[in-house]
Amino acid sequence: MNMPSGLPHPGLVAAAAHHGAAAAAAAAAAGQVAAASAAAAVVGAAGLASICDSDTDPRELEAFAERFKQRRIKLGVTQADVGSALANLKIPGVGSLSQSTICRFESLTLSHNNMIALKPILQAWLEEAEGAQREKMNKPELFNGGEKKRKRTSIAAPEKRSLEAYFAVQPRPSSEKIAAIAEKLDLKKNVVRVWFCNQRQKQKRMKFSATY
DNA sequence: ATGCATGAGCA
DNA sequence: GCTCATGCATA
Repeated sequence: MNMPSGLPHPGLVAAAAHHGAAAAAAAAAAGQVAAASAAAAVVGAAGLASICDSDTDPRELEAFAERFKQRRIKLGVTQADVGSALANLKIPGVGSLSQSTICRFESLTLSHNNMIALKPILQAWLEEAEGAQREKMNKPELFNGGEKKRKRTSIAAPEKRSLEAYFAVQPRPSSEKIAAIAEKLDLKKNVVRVWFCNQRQKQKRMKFSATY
């Protein structure tokens, strides 16, 4: 129905840079997590059970996400605003994020690890924003005009139901299976492959995770 | 708010 | 070729 091939646009390049930055932040966060766990283990062995791992506690994350959203709204700031404002925070290795990501953080539709990595960053932004609440909002619209727009494939309901049925019995079909499914549903093989990837990723999101 | 997609990194 | 973090486009 369209040609979703990746075109090297400035936007994508910028996105790639952000990916690297976020990855670094995630790695740093992971380090903190490991340290926290170790500390908790030591404390536990010492005798007193503590809540040092609160940063990884799904309940704490959920509570924070909720508080974050309420306070963000109280500040009269949109999800998109938060995303771009993060860059102004000047945290090493942390750039801007999209409205999508902020939305997903608030609704816990990110992986547990992703939530843990983003929490300190958003927390920093929140404190900063509330601290400087009396300043005036600057909203410089620096947008370019016109690269080709990406088109989004739309999988019809019947096909989607079939894919879900296949996924139920085999979440990780081989290339051959994917090719067969693609042909039966008259979809591009790559579309089917990506659909399965996204479906698996969806299963791992906090909201659907059975790990708690 | 969410569907389909990209790209880095790993095996 | 997958996972994972992330985003554009759109309902």
